[in-house]
Amino acid sequence: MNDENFFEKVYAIAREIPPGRVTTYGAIAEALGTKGSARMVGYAMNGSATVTPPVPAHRVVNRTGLLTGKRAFQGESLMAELLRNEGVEVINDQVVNFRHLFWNPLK
DNA sequence: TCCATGACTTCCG
DNA sequence: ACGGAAGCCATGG
Repeated sequence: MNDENFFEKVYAIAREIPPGRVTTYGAIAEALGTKGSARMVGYAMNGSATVTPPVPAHRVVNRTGLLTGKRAFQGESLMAELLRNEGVEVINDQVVNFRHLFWNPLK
């Protein structure tokens, strides 16, 4: 059981994301060793809201820096607001300078 | 065991 | 450059 559950791994990395930084599902999936399971990363994040300790899922976006998971949050713009609160500028659900704010879990 | 779904990613037109 | 379709992996029914 729980031998490094896939979800647990995703949560662990997501919690390691420093504030003011963002990462992509593919990067996390690659860090897990399953680069092809980028979709699973998002799938796991879907349950992150019910997991403890809470996971900063708002720091996780797709490879384009688009807030694809914003709909999973309570507010439609809550995810963008959370990122802005950390100093990340978000426009039209798109992270500005995403490439510069990108944080690599492998690093 | 097989089919269907999904906070993604990449390729083709 | 933009839009649509296919591919991959893990979970649930």
